[in-house]
Amino acid sequence: MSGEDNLLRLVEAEDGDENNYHLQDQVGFILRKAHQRHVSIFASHIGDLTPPQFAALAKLYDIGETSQNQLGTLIAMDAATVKGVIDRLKARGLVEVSKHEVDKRRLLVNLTPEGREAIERLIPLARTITEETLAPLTAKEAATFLRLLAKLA
Amino acid sequence: MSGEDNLLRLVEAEDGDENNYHLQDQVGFILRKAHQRHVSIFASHIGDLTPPQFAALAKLYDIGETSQNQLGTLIAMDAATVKGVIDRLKARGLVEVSKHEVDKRRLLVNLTPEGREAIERLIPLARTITEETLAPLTAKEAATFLRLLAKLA
DNA sequence: CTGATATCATTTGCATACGAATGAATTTGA
DNA sequence: TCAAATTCATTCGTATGCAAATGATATCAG
Repeated sequence: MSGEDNLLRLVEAEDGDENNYHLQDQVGFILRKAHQRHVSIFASHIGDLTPPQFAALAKLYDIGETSQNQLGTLIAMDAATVKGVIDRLKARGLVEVSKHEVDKRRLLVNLTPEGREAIERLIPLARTITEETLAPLTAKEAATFLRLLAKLA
Repeated sequence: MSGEDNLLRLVEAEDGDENNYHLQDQVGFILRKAHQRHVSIFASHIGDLTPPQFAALAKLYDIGETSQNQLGTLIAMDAATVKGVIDRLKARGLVEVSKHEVDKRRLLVNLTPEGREAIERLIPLARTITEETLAPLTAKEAATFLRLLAKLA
C-alpha cells in the first residue's frame, strides 16, 4: 500500500464521508435546478414569451428608450445574447429600433404600442409567477431567501 | 368597482409603489443572475469542462454505470440535453457507452479511466468553486441559503 | 490634429435547454 | 396473448448564453 493510500485512509477515518462528493449538495447544481423550476413556472403562465424576452420588455417599460447595449447591461445579457432577444421581439412587433442621431454606433430600442400593451398585460402574471416560485417558502423564509440570493447575484 | 379592485387598492395604499414593477426584485431575474455568476466562477476554475459536463462525470463517479436516460434524471437534464452532453464527453474520451444486454432500448454510460482520473482531479476544485460562490455570505447565511434554495429546487 | 484606445454592434462557433415528433423496444392489462 | 400504453433514445427546431473576432464610430492623449 502506498503512502497516499495510507493518508487517504486517515482522512476517511476522520470524516467518514470525505470521498463522497454529492452533486445535490453543491450550490451550483441546486441553483441550476431552482432556475429550471422557475423557467418552467414562467412558461406555464406566460407561454408566448421567454423570461429574457419578458425582462427586455419590462425594462424598456420601466426606463423607456435606450441603446441595445445599455439594455443588455441592465438585464444582464451580453451583446450577442441581447441582439438575438431584440431581433425576435422586433420580428413580433413588440419593440422597434432606430439609429441614434448623434452616436452612429448606437441602436436605440423602444417598445411599440403593442409591446407596451403586452407588458402591461403580463406584469400581473409575473407577480403570480414570483409568488408561485416562492410558494415552498413561508413569507419570512422568502424574504430571507431573496435577501441572501441578491447578495450572490 | 369589483371586490378585486378594492383589494388591490388596499394593497396599493399599504405598499405605495404598486404600479412600479422592478425587474431586479423578481426572484426569477435574481436567480438567473446568481446562476450566471456561478457559471462564471466555475469557468474561471475549470475551463475545459462545463458545469453540466462536470455534473455528468460527478454523478457517474458517484453511482457508476447507468443508462443515459437515468443519468439525465439524476442530473436534471432532459433526454435531448443529456444526449448532447454525453456525446461531447464521449468524443473527449471521458465516458464510454455500451448497449444494455437485456433491455435493448437502453444506452449504458460509464466513466473511462481518463474520465475517472479527470473527475478525481476536479472534485477539489469544485469544492473551491462552491466556496467562492458562497463567499458573499457568512457561514450561517450560507447554510440558511442552501436550506431555502433546496426547498425551491 | 491624429494615432491609440475604447465603445457599440454584429457575426460565428459552441454548449446548454426544452418541446415535439419519431422509432424501437418493453411492459401492461384486458 | 396481443393490442395499448409506456419507456428509451434520437432528431429537429427554437432560444438563450458566452467567447472571440471584426468593423464602424467615438473619445482620448500627446
